[in-house]
Amino acid sequence: MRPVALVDCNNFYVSCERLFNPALRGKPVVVLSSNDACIISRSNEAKALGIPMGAPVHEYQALIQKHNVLVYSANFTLYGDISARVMQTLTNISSDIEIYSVDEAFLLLPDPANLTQYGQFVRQTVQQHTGIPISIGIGATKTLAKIANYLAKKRAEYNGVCDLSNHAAIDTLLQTIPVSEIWGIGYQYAKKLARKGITTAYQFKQMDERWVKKNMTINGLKTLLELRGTACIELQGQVDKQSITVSRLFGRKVTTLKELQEGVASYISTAAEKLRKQDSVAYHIHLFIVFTYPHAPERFYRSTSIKLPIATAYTPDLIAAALQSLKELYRPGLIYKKAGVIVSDLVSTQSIQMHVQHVLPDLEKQSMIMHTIDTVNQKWGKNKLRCAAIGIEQSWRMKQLHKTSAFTTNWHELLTIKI
DNA sequence: TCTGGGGTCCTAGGACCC
DNA sequence: TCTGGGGTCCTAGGACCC
Repeated sequence: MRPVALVDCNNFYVSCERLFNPALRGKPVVVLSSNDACIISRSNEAKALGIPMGAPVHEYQALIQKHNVLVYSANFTLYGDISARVMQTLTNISSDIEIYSVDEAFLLLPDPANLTQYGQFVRQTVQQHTGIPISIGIGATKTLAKIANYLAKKRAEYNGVCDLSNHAAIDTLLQTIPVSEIWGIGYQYAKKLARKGITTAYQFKQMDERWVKKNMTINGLKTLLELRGTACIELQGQVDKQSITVSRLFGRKVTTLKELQEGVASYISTAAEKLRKQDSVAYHIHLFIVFTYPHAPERFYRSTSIKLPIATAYTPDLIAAALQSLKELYRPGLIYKKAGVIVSDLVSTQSIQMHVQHVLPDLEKQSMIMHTIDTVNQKWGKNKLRCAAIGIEQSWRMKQLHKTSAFTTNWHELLTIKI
């Protein structure tokens, strides 16, 4: 069996911001979620100040000011582009790769004699080609590679690369790792395990398989076996998404149907664009809203489902269907906090074309229109061409007060260098 | 009101991940 | 006043059928 490496970008969003602003190096920096609500990425200096992951930023305002923490709004367009560059660099090194998330990838290694040395080579290559620092964990299974990565990040002596694939004293190491750090064991399972006195990865490794399967489903059992060195979770090639969600909090109180319609139309446009990007069409739209009553804090949730007669990724058709159903969801007098759409029951565009070509001679025309819009927007910026339904002013849009430019993806926002 | 066994399909909810 | 957004998978239970 070839060993698995998990490559993980360090403090990814902060590292992306630092690429274009070297003055941020060595300083405490955080990146906020959309709507500038929570802290979703922290530099090491910010971590050292005790700022936790996912914390609401307003709770840490005092600390942020006291220590001059630099605060940025999330710039997902930029991070997506940098991510693609990192992944391309890794793909050039090993074609056996699973891109697991925006900042992580699993790689099958060629089984060279010195894996640590090989890991250092990968690390230097990515640093040199993209400027992004990474850490690498190596193990016999994905779960063990994850643990190795945790150690590579946590303990300076590994210098960013930790190889557990042939480690003699692995059990001694596992005794030092909290059970909640195991990939696949979250808050609820950790709590359940603690009640049985299980707090370390080593203790979990010794557990009874039947109990684990019964109480933590088949996935828990896979985690257990992976921890023991038996690979149960295969490396996955690129797979199309089965559903696409677009949802946002509104930037201010929304009360009118018109504003709600603009929001939903806008989210549908984004979802449709993502559909077309993976060459899929959707049969199903799920629409949801989150609202409060005036003067009451509790949030309520309502949703509705729409089944389309013919799967499509044609924005105007999707918007029309969604707005029709939104009318049934809307009640005057409520305060709308958030709306979202989920498109699902996805199939490939080709499969649908074969079926309905005789019914819908316009299919090709629709596809050309969408392709043109996508091409223009990709080059000149999001929503340069758009459906009128999503509105012009969009004052309901959420706040992003500290956002940097789309340095690498928009001709209008290239980095300017003054000499 | 009580009464069987067995199967499929769908959905909601809960767990996890980043 | 202020608490993100986007995914996957599994299971229990209800509806329905024979």
